[in-house]
Amino acid sequence: MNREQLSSVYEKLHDRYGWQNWWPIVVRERSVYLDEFRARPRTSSELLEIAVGAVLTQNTAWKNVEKAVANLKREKLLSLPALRSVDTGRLAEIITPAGYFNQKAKKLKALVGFIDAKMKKSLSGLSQYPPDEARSLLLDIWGVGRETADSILNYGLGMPVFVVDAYTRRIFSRLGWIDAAADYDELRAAFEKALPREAVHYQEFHALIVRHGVELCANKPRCGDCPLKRSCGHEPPAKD
DNA sequence: CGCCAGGTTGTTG
DNA sequence: CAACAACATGGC
Repeated sequence: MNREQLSSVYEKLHDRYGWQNWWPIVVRERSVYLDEFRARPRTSSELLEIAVGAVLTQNTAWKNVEKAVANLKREKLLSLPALRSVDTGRLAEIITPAGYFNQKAKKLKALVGFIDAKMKKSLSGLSQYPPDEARSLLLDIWGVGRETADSILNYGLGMPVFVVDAYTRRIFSRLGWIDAAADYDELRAAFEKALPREAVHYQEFHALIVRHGVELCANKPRCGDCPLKRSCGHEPPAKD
């Protein structure tokens, strides 16, 4: 899987689906100096919302996460002080639509505990560390695994960390470029090596991968309309 | 109605 | 260390 191959997939997906601008609160501004978009730094509360969303979306449809986040906002619970003081049982009720609500309520509490203990005021404190150190701090939080940590680093903190997920494994193993069972960090390294080291590209590429995995390269793929079919070794289903 | 979502942790052989 | 179970709602 080399740089040209990957860039070509990125371009084709982008041509098909356009800018994803994942996480609505991730605002992009035109750089005055460069002819490309750059992500501006997030505020502390935006960062918290991204981290909360990253936990809530674990193995869960984003639609359900949106409901849970809307509930949190309606109940004025999407802030550090509010999450700190809310009862775990009540938190679980509020986030019910996201599924695994007991687990996730505990995870959100663990996240807040980490911020209080290690970050003083906000996750923004992580930006003073290099990505690998920030990552290892996040991974010590109960309920934060590799994909969740990387989502926070990339989408929240704008770090050049590529997020690997189930769609990434499915799409690129169907292309025949990776082993679907490969280790997470191995895959992450491969993608980071083959892509321009720009956080915003990592953000868009990952979002495009998810979009493609949902719409076409699904469990039951619709290969007929796929923008990648020319380079894909995957056998299309009989009835397409 | 059955399948599966923008995974992680805990347990077991 | 790999395999497997547990965690759970809601959209299509």
